[in-house]
Amino acid sequence: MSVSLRDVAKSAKVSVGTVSNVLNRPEIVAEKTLNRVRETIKELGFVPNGFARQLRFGNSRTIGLIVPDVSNPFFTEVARGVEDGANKRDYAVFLCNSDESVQKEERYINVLIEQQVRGVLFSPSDIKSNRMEEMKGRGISVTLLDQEQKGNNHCSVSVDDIYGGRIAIEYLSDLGHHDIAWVCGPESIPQVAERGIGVAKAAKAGNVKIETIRVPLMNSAQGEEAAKAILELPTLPTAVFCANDLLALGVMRGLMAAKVKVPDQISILGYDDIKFASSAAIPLSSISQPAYQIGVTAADLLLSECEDGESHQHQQIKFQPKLVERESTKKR
Amino acid sequence: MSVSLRDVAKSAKVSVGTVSNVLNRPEIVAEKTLNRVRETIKELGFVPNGFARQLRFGNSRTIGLIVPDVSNPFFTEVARGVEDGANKRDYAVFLCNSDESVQKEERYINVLIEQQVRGVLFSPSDIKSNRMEEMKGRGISVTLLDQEQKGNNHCSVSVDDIYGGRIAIEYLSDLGHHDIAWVCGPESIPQVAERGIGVAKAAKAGNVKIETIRVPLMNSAQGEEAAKAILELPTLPTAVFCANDLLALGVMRGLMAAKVKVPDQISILGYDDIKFASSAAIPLSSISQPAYQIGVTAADLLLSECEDGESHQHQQIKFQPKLVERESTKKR
DNA sequence: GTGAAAGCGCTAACAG
DNA sequence: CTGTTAGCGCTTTCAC
Repeated sequence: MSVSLRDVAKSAKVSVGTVSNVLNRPEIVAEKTLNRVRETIKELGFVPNGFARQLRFGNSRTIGLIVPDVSNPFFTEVARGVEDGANKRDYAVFLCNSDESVQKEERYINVLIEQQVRGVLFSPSDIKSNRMEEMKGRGISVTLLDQEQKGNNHCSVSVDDIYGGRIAIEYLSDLGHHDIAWVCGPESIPQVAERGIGVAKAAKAGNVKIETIRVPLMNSAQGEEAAKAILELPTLPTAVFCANDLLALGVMRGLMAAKVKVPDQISILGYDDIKFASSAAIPLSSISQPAYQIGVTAADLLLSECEDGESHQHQQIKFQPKLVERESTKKR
Repeated sequence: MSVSLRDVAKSAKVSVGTVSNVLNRPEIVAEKTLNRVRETIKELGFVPNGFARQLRFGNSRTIGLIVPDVSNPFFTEVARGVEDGANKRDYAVFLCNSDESVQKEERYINVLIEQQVRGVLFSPSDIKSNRMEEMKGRGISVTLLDQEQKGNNHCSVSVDDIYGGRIAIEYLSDLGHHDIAWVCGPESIPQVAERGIGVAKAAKAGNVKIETIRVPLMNSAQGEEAAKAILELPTLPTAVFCANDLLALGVMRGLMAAKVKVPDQISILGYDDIKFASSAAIPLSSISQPAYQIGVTAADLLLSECEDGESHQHQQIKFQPKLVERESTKKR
């Protein structure tokens, strides 16, 4: 089936050791032999068997990426960044969608351990680091994605979600909104919880009334559901802040379907600033996160941890989100 | 570092063979031993080393997915489908973004061969099957993604792009548009070329004048560029058909920035029907492709080829795109 | 500068 | 039913 190092050796009339040397320390083999062996390698189309190599080395050139859902635009961009960062260093990446299910996460972690990945970029749906410690114990580096690590056991690359929630409410409040609906997902998602903290903080400071609407999933269908809930509120809020753009887009659709004027009657503010925020029916104001950059940075950090070994210092990198003002928000 | 089968054996006071049997053929080992061994496995947190296993078996439980760019929404959905399809059968997937660069493709193919993937889902930027034949020669199944395979060497899952191009122009022509700009990417991309064939065919049949605007990349920035080109045309077309939604969104933005009324002055029709087409500034009419379904189907097909071996019959599955009418297109 | 051989962790064939 | 062992393809001493 596949041509092995031994085949090359036989064909080039050298020993396997020499062929291996040609591959890994070409400088120590005689020029003549080198060329001859390289010739035969090309001829036979030999590609080393990664398993065997990695079995020997004890580690691979692969990493795992566990995200809730790549088709969530924020994570799409993150994934793209991760892939670029990994590729630059010649690593391949396993894509894992957890769908925010702890069970799927568990399964994937097992798969990744089996595949002996060098490290994993992990955006856990739930905070429970036992599996992370386990991976670490197995020599697999873990860096947290989009979530800060308390303690200092791992690297993390995240966005300051508390700050994000805060500036959102401050902005709306400055615009004159003092009755705001906060549409968010399950509190078990740390980012959501933190944005919520920021929201609460700013609300308190700014004397803003917050109506919390919690939905189980953060997609646009759930946003439409949230819109219904908003319309049934005893008093209609003058602004809606959503935990992500998908929700916001759904809310917008739902509100507009009910003939509510956006932003005249209700302002809508999203979070993530996905590519399409600007091409929404009403271009969506949003809190922007540097998703691609987060991905690249995370991959970089993870791989330098993998390669530095002991000397590595864990880092907590935190990006600052910022407001992007478009047409879905308006002064009251 | 890592606990091996041998450690388990020693700890449970059985031989390595027995532990292996517990893992792979539990039915042949005595209940008592079984339980004891399983206990120790859990205790020690043993996870088999995939490399060793795969080295032995000669094949892995991984597949590769090579797409131009996951952050292209069509491929995002495809990727999600692939991942689900693979996961269902307990396969892990390597994500590879080629950026439509043959060179990057080549590199990735090498990586995937080294990782001994079982199969690859490939959306080549350029039609050149030598690498595909090579992979096949190495026992790696290849199924083409979003591109039909002539001959019958591989499976393929694609969309009938000629048909898609045709119905687009027929639709616009029925709406009364006889002067249409066709905004497309490089002809080296087969899907683009085929949509173009459909366009030309329908144009000829329907007596429609087509102005082709070719851009190097199919993203929305290039769409804005295309909009400029359209505005400089000696006579302004009454409709624009774009090779994908990203381009269409860009064109829309560019046209609207120049105060052109969409759809009153110019109708815009996209291709792909991405999630956000409906939340564009003017909800975008588009030719819809079942991207997620394509991904799932492709993974399924690939993996059944991998697992059936000789008895496998190559299949060419072709999905039919369909028109989704929204507000960016209008009767003349 | 090159070859021979041990061994990475696992499975499967064969003895017991 | 369980233990022993060869060998998957590769790297890496250690002799030559």
